[in-house]
Formats: sequence, structure tokens, C-alpha cells
Amino acid sequence: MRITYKSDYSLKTILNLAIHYGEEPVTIHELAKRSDIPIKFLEQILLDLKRGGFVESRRGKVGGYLLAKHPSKIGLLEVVRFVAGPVEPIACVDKKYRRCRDIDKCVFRDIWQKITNATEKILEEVTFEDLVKKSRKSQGNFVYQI
Amino acid sequence: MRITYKSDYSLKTILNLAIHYGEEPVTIHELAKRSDIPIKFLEQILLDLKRGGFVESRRGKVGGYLLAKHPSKIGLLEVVRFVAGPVEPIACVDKKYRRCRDIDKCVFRDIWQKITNATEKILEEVTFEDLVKKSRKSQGNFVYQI
DNA sequence: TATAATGTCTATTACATTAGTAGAGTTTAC
DNA sequence: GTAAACTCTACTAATGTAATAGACATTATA
Repeated sequence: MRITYKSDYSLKTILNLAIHYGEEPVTIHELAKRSDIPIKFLEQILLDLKRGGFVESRRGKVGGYLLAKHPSKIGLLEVVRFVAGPVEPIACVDKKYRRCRDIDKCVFRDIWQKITNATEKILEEVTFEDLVKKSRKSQGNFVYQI
Repeated sequence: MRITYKSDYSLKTILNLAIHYGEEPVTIHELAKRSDIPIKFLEQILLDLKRGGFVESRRGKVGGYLLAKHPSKIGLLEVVRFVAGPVEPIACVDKKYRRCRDIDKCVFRDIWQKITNATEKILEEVTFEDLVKKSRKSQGNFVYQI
């Protein structure tokens, strides 16, 4: 799990769409402006999010993007996994990691696992509906980066 | 915080030195062999760890490396911070991040902060003495990668 | 005092990832 | 039929990762 610019942009964009759930599609241009994201970069990000099943698109004149599901059905953990990769801090928790000959005996493994569990627990409890509420509560119509 | 090969090698090496605390210096060659680390890479890593104050060196014929402090005085959190960078998953928790115009209102900030706190709590409670004990307990003289 | 075994230091390299940019194509409301 | 939208593929510059290379400095001891 690594929050890069791309993953940050992805999260902001989904939140923006969540805030406007049930309304007209939002254009890439509008989303880019709201969160100050380079438009050509956002195009790619939205295509990824679409492939991930988080957003839907409408093509043509009055096209744009929409959230694919109700914000309450989109968990932060699944989104983070998709946009920021596995929660694990890599190393031996990662399945691909083959450096430890006797992996069961590695004393660090427990630590990474604990951190992974704690992180997942925090993310698991949050949906985008929660985030929308939180956003509205503390900021009126501020949204996030506008 | 990112556990790369370098940080993994660093942790293994410190644990190895912790296990042999109070004994003769351990040579780079020996450390490299024990943990299967490219020797020239380990040279650099050990110089870093020395600059960080975690290890000491003896030059010359019967030289090698030693832990700079008693294993009970070396916390896992400080070592992880040194070898794997800040615990935060970057984004707006990072001081350098300036994308959020009204940072107090960012709804994700809280989440990253919670994860950071939880991670720090886990790492804070562990010293290398704990890891040595854990290692001895479960594996006799296995150590970690040998 | 020579020498072998050790640590020290600076450069270089191959590869992958990140954060974009560029441009041509497709769809649809009007 | 055209403007306004999304779609797709390719390219690039900068940075980070994981080494590798080679010359140099120090010290125990034969």
C-alpha cells in the first residue's frame, strides 16, 4: 500500500463522484478542475477505476462519469487495495517474497502481519458514504480540494 | 514506510548482530552469508547503519561489526523509520504534501493518521531484545535466514 | 615490517515505477 | 454533421531500487 499521486487522485475522484451520487454524470474536465488533477492523467485514472468496477461512464455529448454503486456499498479498503496495492508492507508477507528459507520462523513476519491487520481494520470500517457525510458535516459544500 | 530489499536486509543484519551481542565483531562476509545478501550491497547498508548509530565497526585484521547499543535499547520503530522511511503512507500526512488547499478539512487525512498511529504503536512496543528472545524461543539457533 | 584480512568510499549501471504528455479515434445529443 | 464528451495506445523524463566495480585505509600478527 502506497499512497502515490495517482492513488490520491483516485480517492479524491471517487469521493467527488460519491458526493454527486444520484445527479447527472460529471465530466472529466469538471473532476480535473475540482481536484486540480492533470486532465490527461485523470482520463487514464478513470479508465482504471472503470475497469475496477468503481465508476461508470456515459459517452457522447452529455456524457461523464458516475459512481457505479451507492456510496454505502463502496468500502475504503477495497478501493485502497485497488488504487494503492496490497495493504502489506511487502517483505515476507508478500506471497512473491521468497527470501526466507524457513518462513514460518521469521520473527518479523508477525510484525508485518499485525500492522496489516490493524490497517485493514481501520479501512474496513469506512465506506464512501461515511466519507461523504464527514465531508459535508465539516465543510458544508467544500468537498475536498475545490 | 516501505519494506524494500534494502530495509529487509538492514533489519535482518541488526537482528543478527543483536543475537551475537557481547561476542566478537561479526564480519561483513559472515553477515552476508548468514542472510544471503550480496556482499557489496551489504557493505553500503552497514555504512548507513553506522551513520544511523545502530552499529559500530572495528577495522583491520580481526575487524567486523557490532551492535552499538544493548538490544533492549534498540527499538523497532526507530530502526524501521531509519531503514524504511516515515511510517505514514505519504499523501497529506506528509509535511511536504501541499495538494490540499484546506488541509484541516481533508477527510482522508484522519484515516492515514489513524493507520500511522496504529502502526507506530505496534512497532513501539518491540525492541531487538524481544526479537532475539522470540527468535531463540522458536528456532533454537536458527536465527533468521541461515 | 610486510601482508592478508578486514572495513571505507565513490562511481556506475540496469531496470522498474511514477507522473505525466501526445495524439488519434469513437460515441452521442442536438 | 458537428461539438462535446469518453477511449485507447504510445511515448517520455525523472526518480528510486538493487545492485556491481574498483580503488583505498586500517590493523593484527607472522
